[in-house]
Amino acid sequence: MSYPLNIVWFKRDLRIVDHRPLAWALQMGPVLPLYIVEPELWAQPDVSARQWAFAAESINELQQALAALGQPLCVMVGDAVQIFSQLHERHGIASLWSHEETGNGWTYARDLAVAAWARQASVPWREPRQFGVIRRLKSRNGWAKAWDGDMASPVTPAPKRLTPVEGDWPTDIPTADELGLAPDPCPHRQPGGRVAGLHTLESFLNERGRDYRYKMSSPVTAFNASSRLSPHLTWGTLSMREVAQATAARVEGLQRSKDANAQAWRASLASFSGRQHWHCHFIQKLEDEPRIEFENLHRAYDGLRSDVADPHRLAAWSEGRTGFPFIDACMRALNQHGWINFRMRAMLMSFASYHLWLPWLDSGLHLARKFVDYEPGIHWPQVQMQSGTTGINTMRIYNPVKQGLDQDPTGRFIRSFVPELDALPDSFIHEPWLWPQAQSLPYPPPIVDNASAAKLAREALYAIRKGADHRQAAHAIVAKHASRKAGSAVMGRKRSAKAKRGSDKQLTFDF
DNA sequence: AGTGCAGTTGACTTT
DNA sequence: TAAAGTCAACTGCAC
Repeated sequence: MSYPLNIVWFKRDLRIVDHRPLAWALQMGPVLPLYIVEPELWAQPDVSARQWAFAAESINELQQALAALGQPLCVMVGDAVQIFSQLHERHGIASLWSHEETGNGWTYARDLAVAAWARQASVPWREPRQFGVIRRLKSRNGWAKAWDGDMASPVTPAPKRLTPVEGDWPTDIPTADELGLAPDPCPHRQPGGRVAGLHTLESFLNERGRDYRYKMSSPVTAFNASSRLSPHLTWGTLSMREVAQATAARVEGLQRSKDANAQAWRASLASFSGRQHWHCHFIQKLEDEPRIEFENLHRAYDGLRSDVADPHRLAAWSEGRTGFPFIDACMRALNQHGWINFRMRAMLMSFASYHLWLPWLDSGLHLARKFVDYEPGIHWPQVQMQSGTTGINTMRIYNPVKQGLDQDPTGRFIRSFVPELDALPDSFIHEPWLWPQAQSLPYPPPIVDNASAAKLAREALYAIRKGADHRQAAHAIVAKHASRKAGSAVMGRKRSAKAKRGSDKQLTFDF
């Protein structure tokens, strides 16, 4: 006869260090660590085989780490409620533990179903917080301080050993193929697993990160100079707390040095630390308002774009053949690496939403699938921001030619991803259509006219912005979501011209 | 050496 | 994380 189980349900927190559910569950008695592969989740339109590949590598490594402690990770395939319910019938579940998750609409609904099941089965389900994201947040006031406190709290050490749980627990991790995922080649994907994550953290903080601040904007330099920790934070092979504390420790070590290098390091790590706050700041938005995965944040923009994407434009954009070299190079880089720097993500989204006038849901889903680090809580607020549908941000219509000139002046990045332009002289690399012999290139003409497409978009957005009831709803959105860093003056107290500029900048940054 | 002027730069505003 | 437009200050240069 078996005994009641304390189950630690691993989700996107594939590690044993700084894992409070695991540590706390162990105080109850022997623990069964469990990962549930949910075929229905992996059939959703925002997930992909490249993400599963990263997750599977991480799950595999987690399994070995747990096995070394005495109880390997149990891997079950199916519906979470059904699996818990069966385990409960056969063994009895004494307690269920997992990290609080702000995922997509599907995982939100699943968590509600698990919570309902647990309640009726009288199984206590505890969900410690994993990020600085606060469930049932009442007000954004004091949010940043709470984040600082949470991230400064002690990192929970990995358990020393696990008591083996009697029984024959499945351990096989299905392949993408077995899960029915569409083929999704990503030759330069970052490897999953905590060991890779720790190496990435180490090399960023000690070798690659010095010029982070200056090099993160350009795809020429960002692949190396960015932290590249995003997939590890998404899948939880590293915890945000560990990253925040490792960054703080490195800054501490640089403190007394007057070396010019130390100065550059400090500036870059301060910038990096700011981005760690952002991560949770954005996830908090989706936590507070899950509908923004599906609907315009500001409803005055409903109906602005057709709900149905032009298939020709969507395909050209997502496959990197719009005829705009810098856009196409960035999209191809993303498709091959599963990652691109933040600014280029914004440009790609802006181009789809403004120049191509595609509905953000379709283009957003493509990007979601291509990001190995897809984090719904960051992604969808960003998608809406770059599409102009939040109602509280200034329009940011990126000029793909200007961005190319700014970020890739020599065309080196373009050439490495768009070999069709090999015969094109350097002076035309950003605007091949101006080259007299452009027709001889195996490369399409621009899919839209750059200037006129941007102008049309700007006018359409502006028409809505100055509509009668736009302002009131925008005010409510600011109250709910915007950062408080600029102070309470955001809500309308009189301010000096300087303070006003400052707070507006903060708002456009943070929506 | 001062003046006028085209072109440039930068801060700020508008879309 | 934008870009274009406006305006004033500034610069280089011809006379």
